[in-house]
Amino acid sequence: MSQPTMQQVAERAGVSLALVSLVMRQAPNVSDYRRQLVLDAAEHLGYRPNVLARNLASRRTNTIGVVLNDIHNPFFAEIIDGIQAASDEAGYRVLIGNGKRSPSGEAEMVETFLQFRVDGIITAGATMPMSTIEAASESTKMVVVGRSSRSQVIDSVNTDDVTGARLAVDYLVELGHRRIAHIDGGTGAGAEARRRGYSQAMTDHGLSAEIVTAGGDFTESGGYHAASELLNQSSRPTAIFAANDLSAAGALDRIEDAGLAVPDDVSIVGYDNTALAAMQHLSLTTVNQPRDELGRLAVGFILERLRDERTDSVHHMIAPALVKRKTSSRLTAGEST
Amino acid sequence: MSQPTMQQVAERAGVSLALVSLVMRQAPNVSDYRRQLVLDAAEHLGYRPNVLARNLASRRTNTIGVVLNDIHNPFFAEIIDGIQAASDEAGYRVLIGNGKRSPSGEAEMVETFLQFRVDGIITAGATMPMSTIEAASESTKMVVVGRSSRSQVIDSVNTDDVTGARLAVDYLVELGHRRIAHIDGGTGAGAEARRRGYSQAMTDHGLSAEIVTAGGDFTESGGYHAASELLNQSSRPTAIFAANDLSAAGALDRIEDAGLAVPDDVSIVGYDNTALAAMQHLSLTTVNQPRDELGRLAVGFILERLRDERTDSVHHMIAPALVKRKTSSRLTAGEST
DNA sequence: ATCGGAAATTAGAGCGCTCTAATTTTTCGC
DNA sequence: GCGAAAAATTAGAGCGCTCTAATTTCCGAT
Repeated sequence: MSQPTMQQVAERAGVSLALVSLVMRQAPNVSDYRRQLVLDAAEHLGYRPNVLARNLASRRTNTIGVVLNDIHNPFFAEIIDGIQAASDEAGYRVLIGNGKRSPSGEAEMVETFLQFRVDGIITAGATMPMSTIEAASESTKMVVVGRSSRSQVIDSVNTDDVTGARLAVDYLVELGHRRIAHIDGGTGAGAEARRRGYSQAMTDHGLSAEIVTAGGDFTESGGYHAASELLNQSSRPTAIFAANDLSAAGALDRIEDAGLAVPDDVSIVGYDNTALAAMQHLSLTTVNQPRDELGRLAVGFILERLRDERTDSVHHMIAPALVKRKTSSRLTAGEST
Repeated sequence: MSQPTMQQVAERAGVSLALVSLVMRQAPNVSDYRRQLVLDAAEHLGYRPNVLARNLASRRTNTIGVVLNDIHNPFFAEIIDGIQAASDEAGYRVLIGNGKRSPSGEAEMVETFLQFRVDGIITAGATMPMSTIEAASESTKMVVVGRSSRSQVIDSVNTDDVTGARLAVDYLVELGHRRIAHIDGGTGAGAEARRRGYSQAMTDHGLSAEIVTAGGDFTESGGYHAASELLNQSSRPTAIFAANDLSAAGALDRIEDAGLAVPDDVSIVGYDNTALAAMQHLSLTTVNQPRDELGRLAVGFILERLRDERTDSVHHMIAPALVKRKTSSRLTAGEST
């Protein structure tokens, strides 16, 4: 298992160690003749640079770590695409860590990446304390995606969740609904803002008496149980706004289990517009978050900092948009009973 | 951004560099007194071990890299859970790389992990050439998950896809279907075996004349288009066996778009039993692959090799099982027209 | 030929840690 | 209280690479 080293390549090529290093780093000012000599020797020996040594010596890793709150949530997984595309262009490699939906799991991944001395870390949907993230920013460039932040030191990219939630409620009200319940995301990223947007919009429409929130956790089963709770109430809601697509899907399951129809008996609106929501079979009305853009922007912020182009923090907020599909419909007379 | 080093911790604690190293490695034979001195100094300085330096010096990384063919495919993402659980127990950290559904994307991630000198690499659903994997095994421990292999050097863990496909076909035949089409997984991992199982089972049931395969690629849109193809045939199938859940979901969408009902007009069976299939709204009949076990076994094989407990390759095959849900039903008279 | 500056190459000192061997301190039986 | 063995600590040589500074080679101009 022992690997050839630069030293061996140098000997075989009959040049100095330093020259091999220059060739490997694609440095200019190396004659074509020797460059070829080195490349041939490397090829012959099956030489592969040791990034541990390289990074140690150069104090750069050319790597961006991404900590996903939950690898099973398509929303987070889809952010990866934008991150990867932007990183590829900039010549950075991407390593992914799974936070297993727990603050400690996320913090452990951050710690792992810090120990690896990655050049930057993007956290997607982080639930760990902001203080953990700020502490990490002493050692590397941190960007928070999908969670609002007004930190003085950390950059963030996210959609305006308060507005997003309002869009959902406004639309349901427009369809005639009044008993609109919310399945929230508990302590999940963005959950607080969406809860707030829901309440504000309800209040603005004079429906503050109808505000009902059931506790979810951004998972399908969480949505299922929250829906149970809502259905057991004396006056069940005619519409449910769920804090994300996964819990909306769970709620949908529960409602169908109860023998009710969606959207005829209950309308459902989700959040994120993941591939799941777009599946025609589900066809979930939802609030779009431009995931690709979120990912790209996050990488951009890290690159800016790495190039010392900026030192003060930036908080980029993208406007969300409602995507109307088939789980929502106009309230009919029969429903209000 | 410069970080404290062991040297600084040693100075502050008034001990040698070597002693700090011993403490950080939780070595025995360090007095409680000095251990505490070191820990206090480290804490005070905010010291964090540099794994690059550590790994370089120790020639071990305590890290397992996982290359996923596609991070968006829930099947692969779900394998991560088992991998992570087993790795945690063994004290290994897990880093994830996304192959972006392309052989070259996968190969790049393998290369990245090799450059990081990870102790082992698990590839899930790999589509890159076996030769690439075998080449990598010269440098680290490789395990292939979800793809059959009879390599003399690489360990593999997967379910018996031929049998799995037969289960699906047998069941559909049992329900009275004869025109059973297959949406395959193209060049995807396991696709070939499932295609073969399908053909064999059809032939065994005397239905070789009914064999129809539409080209898919393990994605939802692939399934959608393949279903289009099948529906346009003169005699459309009464049942479709898709090579994975994602393409089954796509096929379902297409069938419903065509105004047909599932399972009344067309039965559908998927493969993998991902969380997607389990969603009650979809409730897809499918073939279960025990993902958690696949992941755990893969880690176990790497550990065995790392401990030099075994040198010859092992190919572990798990029996799949049919999970009956709501997308499949008995053929009714009307359907065969 | 000869010289100067640009281009190409190399020497050598780290990067922050591990690990073996050597050294120092502690412990304990008598 | 002494000596030997055990326990604790340390010195120092790498791990495989980068990077600055120094050296050597190359070339065209004179």
